[in-house]
Amino acid sequence: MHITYKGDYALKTILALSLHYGSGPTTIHDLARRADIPIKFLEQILLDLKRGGFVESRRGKVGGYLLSRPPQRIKLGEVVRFIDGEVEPIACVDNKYKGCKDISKCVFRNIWQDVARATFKIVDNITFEDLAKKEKKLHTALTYQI
Amino acid sequence: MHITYKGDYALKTILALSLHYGSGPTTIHDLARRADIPIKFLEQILLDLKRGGFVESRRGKVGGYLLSRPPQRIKLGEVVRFIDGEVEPIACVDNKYKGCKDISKCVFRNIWQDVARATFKIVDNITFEDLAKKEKKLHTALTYQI
DNA sequence: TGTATACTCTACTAACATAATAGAGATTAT
DNA sequence: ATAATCTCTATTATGTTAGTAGAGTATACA
Repeated sequence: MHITYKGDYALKTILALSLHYGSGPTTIHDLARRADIPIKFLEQILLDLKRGGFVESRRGKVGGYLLSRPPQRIKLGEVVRFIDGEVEPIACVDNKYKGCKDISKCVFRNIWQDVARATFKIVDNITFEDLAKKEKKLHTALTYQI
Repeated sequence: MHITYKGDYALKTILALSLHYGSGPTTIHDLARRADIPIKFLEQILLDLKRGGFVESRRGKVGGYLLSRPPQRIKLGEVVRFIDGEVEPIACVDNKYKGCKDISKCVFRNIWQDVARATFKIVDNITFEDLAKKEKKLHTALTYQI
């Protein structure tokens, strides 16, 4: 798994929309400013996220973006896979993979599968509701500290 | 973590040399044929592995490559990091990282650190001696099966 | 001392991915 | 009407990957 800038931006955007879930659309301008993302790059990312079924958009004056599902139904792993591709450290882990002559007796493949499983266990068990809660808690903790 | 072809080839080569440890050098021709690696590409990889202190070489007629340390002292993670770079899914996990404005209150960073720790636990606890043993076992099991 | 066999080193390249930027167009509330 | 907003396609600079090419150096041994 490698998280690119695009992936990082996508996740931060979905988190921002999760925190705002239920209170109307958020503009791209707002999203870009809050997570420090180049606006024209974010445009493309949001179009991708729309195609992936993660967000919806409203055009015109009071337009913006919103989640197309509640945060508890969006898993971290889903977004990562959609934007940055497979989570496995190497393609041969996939059962459909044909491209290595003796895949059945490869000691490395078993290890990469272990790594993949450990990663799945993390990213496929965290929803954006969980993340939003953590974010709120972290924010109030920091505010209190000041 | 992403294992490239180069990394995959490097690991397979170190494993082959581990299986041969203690019985003189193995030629690049042999290593390339056994793991199905383009020989000119493997040349470069072996030079890298030399610079990394993993292998030594002997030139001339009875030349070839050998491990510069016993297999039980070479960990999987060492080779992966040397050839394919850091194992973390994103650079911000590193404590030295400066490049994100509010890194201290980032919910994602904590998760990427969890992923990194889970990966370390696997790749930093496996030596090439372990791998060689598994390889031998797997091979005899398959031979027996036939 | 010649030569076959091996490793060494630098340069080059095609294809692809990443991280944007540019600019014209379509929609909608007021 | 028009300002604010999203939409879509094209382009680009930079870097990475997975090699290929070719000339050079060292060594065992007859």
